[in-house]
Amino acid sequence: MTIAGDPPVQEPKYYTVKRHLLEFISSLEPGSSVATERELATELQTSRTTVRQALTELVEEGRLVRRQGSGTYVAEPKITWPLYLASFTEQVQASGFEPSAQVLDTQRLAAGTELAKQLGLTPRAPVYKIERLRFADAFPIAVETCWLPAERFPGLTRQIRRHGSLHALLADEYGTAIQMGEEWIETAPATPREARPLGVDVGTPTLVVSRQNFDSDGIPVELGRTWFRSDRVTLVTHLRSRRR
Amino acid sequence: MTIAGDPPVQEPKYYTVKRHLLEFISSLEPGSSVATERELATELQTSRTTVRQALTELVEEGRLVRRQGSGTYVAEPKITWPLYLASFTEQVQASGFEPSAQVLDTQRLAAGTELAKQLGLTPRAPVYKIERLRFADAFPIAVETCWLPAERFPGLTRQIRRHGSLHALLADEYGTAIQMGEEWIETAPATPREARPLGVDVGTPTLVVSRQNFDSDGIPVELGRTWFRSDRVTLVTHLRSRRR
DNA sequence: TGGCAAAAATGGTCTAGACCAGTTAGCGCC
DNA sequence: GGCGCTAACTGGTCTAGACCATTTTTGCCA
Repeated sequence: MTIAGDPPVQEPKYYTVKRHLLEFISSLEPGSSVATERELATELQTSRTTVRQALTELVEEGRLVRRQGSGTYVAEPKITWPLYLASFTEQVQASGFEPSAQVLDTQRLAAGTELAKQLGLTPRAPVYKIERLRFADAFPIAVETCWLPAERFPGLTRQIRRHGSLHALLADEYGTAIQMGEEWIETAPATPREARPLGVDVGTPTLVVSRQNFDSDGIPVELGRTWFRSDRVTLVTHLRSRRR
Repeated sequence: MTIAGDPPVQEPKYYTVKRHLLEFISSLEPGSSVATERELATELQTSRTTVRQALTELVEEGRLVRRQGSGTYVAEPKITWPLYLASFTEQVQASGFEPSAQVLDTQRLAAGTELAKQLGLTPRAPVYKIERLRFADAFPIAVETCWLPAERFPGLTRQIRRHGSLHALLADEYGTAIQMGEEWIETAPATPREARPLGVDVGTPTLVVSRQNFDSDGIPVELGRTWFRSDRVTLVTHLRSRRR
């Protein structure tokens, strides 16, 4: 079998298949369909499982997307996501896309030990939990959960359904400006909870940004956790030396 | 088969296996060994491939590590990696670990179109390319490549082998303080080039931080790209509102 | 010509091996 | 007791299906 030039000695076959595919799809437009798994297995004289492993890596790398029953397609390019303290709405606008959000679920529940610690509350204190799906140009790019103290923001879960921007809502309706924050960045494979609304495979790597935001008095007012499609979003941060 | 309580209706079997394992390993110490794939397949009355899929996801999630020929083990907890403009050395020290680095390769080559554009050079201008493996407490956590203008930093590839910190070296020997930077954050599965020195599986998701650093005159002096083990490192950033 | 149902095609899940590559343990010998 | 070699055990790769779930296409009928 000759694929993508002679393979290096001892290269796994699935990796050879992957290189072959990468070379092929790099000249295709996003949205183009790729040969089916069974076709590739026949063409490349290998098993469907081996082809699937190569495809799975390309999906994880953000190069391909798969849709069950439909086919495999070349993926769309990524959105650059700046890490600075602005609302989702502002950030999507700054990227040149149209922001929107869909409230998936809201709850009022007791904080519990962990949330209480991070929000400066007692474990019995009530908090709002808000789950939203975030869009750029009607394309889902992130699933987000955030928690805020219920007593400080009464009626928040009703209001949020009418407002596009949480940060704007806190400022306008509750007189609370978010001034400082801290964010943690990790990767995690999408569970069904994120995969389904995002339209990605379970297990697809996501960029998970956890944040703790403070008001101008340094009081924590919001916890958040956002799962970004890592195939559609690149995080970017601007830095200045701390020496000065 | 009864695993981890009754599974939800229509849950894939590999996912049931995964939940079972998660429950089990959450009470184990890092470094503990987990039952072998073949044992799990027999215990859970499933195929080894199904067990492998569950394990693969837990590895990607940073919960487990596998070593060919040896076994599967509970993973060590992650290092928090602050995103601010400091050298690797400073950042590892700030996390309470002992930093060290191993130079893997150095080259002097023509910049080419892409590097030239980002470094403000002509494509023919020479640059140094330096590849290093970075350690925290003798544990490899990142593979790094950086490019710097050769004419501005003559002899850099010789000097870097004697210095632990590139940023300190630029400041002390070349009078260049890095004052500003921009970083992009993505995920990518590890290729053999990163996987091998990092001791992870090919395909394991990594956190890739690309950066462009500037001196106090705003001249780009360094490009860098660092592949972090996403199972060992969590990125963190401190934010301030841009409204003020 | 349009709508509906069924068939076909797609990716997803699962099974059961065989064989390869790396590591560890045990045994034998010095 | 230590060293070297071999066997056994581990994860890694590959094959070849079967069957499931979803989507698309095709054919038929009104």
